Amino acid sequence: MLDMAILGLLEERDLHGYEIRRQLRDNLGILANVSFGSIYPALTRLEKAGAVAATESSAGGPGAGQSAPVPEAPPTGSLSGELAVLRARRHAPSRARRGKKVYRITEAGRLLFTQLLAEGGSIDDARSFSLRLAFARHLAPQARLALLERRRAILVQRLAEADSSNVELDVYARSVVQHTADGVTQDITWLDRLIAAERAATGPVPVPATHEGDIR
Amino acid sequence: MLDMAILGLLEERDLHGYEIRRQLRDNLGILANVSFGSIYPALTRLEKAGAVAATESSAGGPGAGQSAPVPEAPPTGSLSGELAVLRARRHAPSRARRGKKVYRITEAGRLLFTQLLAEGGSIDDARSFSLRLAFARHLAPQARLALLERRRAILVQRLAEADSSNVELDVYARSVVQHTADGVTQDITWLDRLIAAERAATGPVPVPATHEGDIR
DNA sequence: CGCCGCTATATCGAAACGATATACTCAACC
DNA sequence: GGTTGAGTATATCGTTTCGATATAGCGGCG
Repeated sequence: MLDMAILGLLEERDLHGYEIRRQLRDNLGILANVSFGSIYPALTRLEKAGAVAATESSAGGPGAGQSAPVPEAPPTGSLSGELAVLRARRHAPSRARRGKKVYRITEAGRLLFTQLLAEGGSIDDARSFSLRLAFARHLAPQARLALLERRRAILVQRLAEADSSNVELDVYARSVVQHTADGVTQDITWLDRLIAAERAATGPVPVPATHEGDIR
Repeated sequence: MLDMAILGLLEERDLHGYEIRRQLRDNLGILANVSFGSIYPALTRLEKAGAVAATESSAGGPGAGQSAPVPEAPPTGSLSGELAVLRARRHAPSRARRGKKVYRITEAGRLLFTQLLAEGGSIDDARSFSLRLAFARHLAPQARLALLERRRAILVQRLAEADSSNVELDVYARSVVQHTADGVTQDITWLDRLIAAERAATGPVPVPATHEGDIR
């Protein structure tokens, strides 16, 4: 789950652990403030699996006049790339600090990423699903649609199971349960909007029905 | 986190692992379908800590297929009884159902429960908080209020940090982030309702202001 | 000058999960 | 009437994630 997110970030540019965490925090905000205790093991894991490759830049003493090993894709020439580098540097002075391990995604890693995005891992918890959706631009349109609908189905089922039996609970428990259910309902509405948008974009080909019996 | 929930259930009646899971699932529905891989270790943990006591009962009667696994078996303490149970388990060819381990909360457990409910554990993730709130009836009114306000403060802060920087993200990532933020906003609204209700119930004593400075 | 705060990597133990194994009971189906 | 499947029940395994903690260089602030 984290693996997928990391690979997703590395698809765009090379990064080291600390930066990965920051990107996750800054971009996805509330959704993903992942601890270092998850990131570094994940990177080791991925490296061992050959999905990423590390470039150790052991910027030794202050004498090491090396240009900053700040993540940069050398000869891009792309303006957006340049901007990205500058943005990344914003917080990071050009001094070489503690040896950074800059990670680069490999071919195997790209393959793994695609797999993880499409089939792998659970869609069950909101965290996993949202992370996955956040990288959905790397997915083929129909795979994207499938992802959304798979999630929708799960939520609908959960909701159905939930309100079938809401027995005697006190005020607090009931409130919690109700609020949670409301949240799920809104998630479904949200997914419906996304699905509609997706269908409109992909192609207005109305696949022959047989899609009833889910929400009440 | 699970410990608290288990103790909370055991406050009301003695239960065995399977039943604990069912109660959690049935009562709190979506919120808590906990895996056995969490429950049994948790029970062992609690037993080792002296918070619960197990009464091994090797079943018998098929009577009452319903819940309420009354601690029918006497609190033996008899060695021969223990051995009999073990022997029955080893060779146990015929009748006896798989032995149920019915758990009962101890005095120490009640103390621990109160502690966990009031101070212990994180309020950070929705799961933990909701579980805690679900058992809030066991809390003193002011502790309840404190819990709600603590959670509210966290969410408000999260939200503030979140929308300070929502830079260039593609449609999918943006949608996820936005939807998550919306969810948090609604959580806050929900908490506000609860807090208001709580204040109204506890005592309409309007403590002379000086309670500002939380939302921006 | 010392200390704080930021950058940066790493490791540890605990918690929770999902999968899997085991074992018994009961009802349904063919 | 015998197999099959679903439900009850406990337990363990490996994996992932978390939070806390350790280490360490560096810049700036008072």
